[in-house]
Amino acid sequence: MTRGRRRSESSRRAILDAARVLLLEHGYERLTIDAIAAQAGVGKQTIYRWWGSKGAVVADAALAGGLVPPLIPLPDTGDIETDLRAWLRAWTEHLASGVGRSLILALTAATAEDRAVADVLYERFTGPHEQLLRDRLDSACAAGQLGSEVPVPTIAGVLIGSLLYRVLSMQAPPTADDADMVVRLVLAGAA
Amino acid sequence: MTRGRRRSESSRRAILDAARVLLLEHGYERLTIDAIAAQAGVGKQTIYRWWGSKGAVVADAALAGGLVPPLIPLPDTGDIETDLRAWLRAWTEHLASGVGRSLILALTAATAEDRAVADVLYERFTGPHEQLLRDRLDSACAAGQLGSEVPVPTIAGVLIGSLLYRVLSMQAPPTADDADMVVRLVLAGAA
Amino acid sequence: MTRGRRRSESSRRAILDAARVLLLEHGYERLTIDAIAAQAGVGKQTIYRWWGSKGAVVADAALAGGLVPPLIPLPDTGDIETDLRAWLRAWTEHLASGVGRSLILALTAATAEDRAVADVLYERFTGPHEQLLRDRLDSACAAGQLGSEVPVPTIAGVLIGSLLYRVLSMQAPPTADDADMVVRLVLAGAA
Amino acid sequence: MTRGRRRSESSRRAILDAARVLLLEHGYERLTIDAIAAQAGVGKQTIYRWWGSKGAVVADAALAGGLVPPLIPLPDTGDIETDLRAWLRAWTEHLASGVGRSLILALTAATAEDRAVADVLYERFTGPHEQLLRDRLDSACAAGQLGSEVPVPTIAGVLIGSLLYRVLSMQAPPTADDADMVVRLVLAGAA
DNA sequence: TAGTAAACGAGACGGTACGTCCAGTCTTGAT
DNA sequence: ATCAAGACTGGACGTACCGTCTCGTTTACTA
Repeated sequence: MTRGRRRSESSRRAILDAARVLLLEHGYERLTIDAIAAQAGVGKQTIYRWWGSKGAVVADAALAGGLVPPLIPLPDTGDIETDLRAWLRAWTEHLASGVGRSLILALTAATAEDRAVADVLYERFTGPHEQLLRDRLDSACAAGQLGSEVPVPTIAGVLIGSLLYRVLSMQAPPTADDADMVVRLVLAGAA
Repeated sequence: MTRGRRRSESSRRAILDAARVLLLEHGYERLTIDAIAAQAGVGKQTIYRWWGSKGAVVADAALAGGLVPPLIPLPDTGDIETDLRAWLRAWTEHLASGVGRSLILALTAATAEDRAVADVLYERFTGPHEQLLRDRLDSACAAGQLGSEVPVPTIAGVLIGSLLYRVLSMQAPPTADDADMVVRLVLAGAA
Repeated sequence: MTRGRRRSESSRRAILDAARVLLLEHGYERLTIDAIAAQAGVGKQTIYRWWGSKGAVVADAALAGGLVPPLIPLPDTGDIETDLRAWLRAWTEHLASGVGRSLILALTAATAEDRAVADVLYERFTGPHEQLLRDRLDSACAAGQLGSEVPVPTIAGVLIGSLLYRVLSMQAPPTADDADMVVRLVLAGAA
Repeated sequence: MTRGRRRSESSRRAILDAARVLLLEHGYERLTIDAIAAQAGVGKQTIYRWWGSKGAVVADAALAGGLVPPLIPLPDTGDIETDLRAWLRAWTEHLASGVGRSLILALTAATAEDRAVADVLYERFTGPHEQLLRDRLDSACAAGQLGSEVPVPTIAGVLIGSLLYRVLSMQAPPTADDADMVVRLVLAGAA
């Protein structure tokens, strides 16, 4: 028996859409709640009622607002090296685009600034990707493609970390060759 | 033949010290120029005269203000695995402390928010650490400990990236065991 | 032949009571519809359905909500001076209390800010008091206690105005002596 | 030895001018600090730095901003009735204009809402006018035109109060005839 | 040993965005 | 049809900082 008006789904969408557009247009640090509210045609209070901070809105825009691509798939062809290579190459491609880069920079800024946001993002964004990797690596172990004592979490962390570092160091976006080399390096000793 | 009063060294120190203290206390996003000036007992104009932006002050405070530890040394005992392990363990220890973690989070936020700061920090902070790794890896190649076609830049990036990801994912600070496993993984196929 | 639910008398009373309590507690400018609704245990819409503005609620609370004391009686002993003195003294007593003062200040603020409220309040609050005075003065004329050409409306206005000025000037609440002096002054030349 | 930039006289004038213009244009309750700041081309903080409330700005605009006419003079022709009549007529004329009415309503609202503002206004606006009256009445006593035991403060209060009541009751602005009648009434018994 | 020019502390300035409060409206399920 | 509940848009609030701009003071080189 819930009384009173229900949360407006259209406002929710408008806010997340506005956050997405403005984030890609101006970057995280120049994103303001005022601008999101204006762009979305919404009262500021409606934003604060449901999110409470800029980082939280951005995190939700990334997760539910269509900003993050659907989980980049990690195929299971039976050959772990091929599959990881495909996954990592897809990521490098995404990060080479302005959109992908802006997104990761924004999420990183939000993570580094706000512990609560960091937790949400790990739970719903980074974590699932990491889990995807781990699952595929586990299945490769089970299939005998990797030694059974291979440190699966470490491998997953290393693969993600190398991507992250390339984006944050800002020198040059990672390339397909980089991706291949990382995969080869990581799998070389894990046979 | 400079006329007029010289730049005050004591003000410069006071500003960098204040920035360091406030950065570790409150984090990058809550750091303000007003607070730095007040804490340093300095006029705001003196900050803007020499630095021009919050990010620039933070970068300088990190680099020249005693915030960043002296380059963590990478010994050359002749055994590359031992040396990398020592280096990575020293880093994990530093990151396990509140100060080290806060520092990396602050610098990461600054990097993700401001391209100019990112460049300064890469050039004078991240870059030198990366170079240190590359040099040691090169010497290991020359000494025949690693294959001559080993992708040195990739290895360096992977080592740093794995540290970064552990800090940013916020799940748990990296441990000595993690460090050892990363080193073993990365060197396993590079013999 | 009214269809549907009837207006709730208990809500009406609760709203007027809440307005009265909050008005005296915090003054007119800090009175909010939200607070009235909460205090009355009533939806805001119920207030807007029947009153339409804050001023209207206040006016009604003053008039029908038990905020304004029942018309201070103006006796007719046959001696106009005695009667006016009694009336004016009763008013000064009322205004010397915190409640009376707060009330007049609140109604004055409402009057000065909102023309519509001013009209309602004059018609149903100030006006009747003024009329009471005029009627008594007229009867005194008829009884030969005052000259027949005495400016009755002016006398009434002067009596009320002197009270009002004392309250608004905020220097000190009017006293019984003041009241007596005003009456003597006003009647002195009206014999 | 005052250090730092001095208060900007031009901003002060601009704020008071803006307050005056907007007050007369829209009335007290619709006057906003935001609008004053925008109209004056000034930061809001500059207003809050020096005034702290809407009422205080309005009070100052009235007193120092050219809103209130210079003290309406009370001549001393030797005939107290003539002089009071002139003074009161000048006031009724001023109050019959939209500007005068708006002003008094605004100052009354400010007085009724904020005790601190009320005190400032009494001290610097109402008080001086009252004092003017008292001084003239005292000199009339000294000259033998009024009885020596005449209640001067009461007369002054009654004169001002009658004006105030006419404005606030909002029925009709006071006329010259009203003014004459009040003077005659008040002086009738004070010979 | 003046004179002068730059840097200094202080702090007010025009602005932008903040996060909160309230007005007045709209929507919901219950009475 | 009205009610209590409560989310909605809109707009002003008063605060915090931004980066700039005076001030009068201090410092150190130059004439």
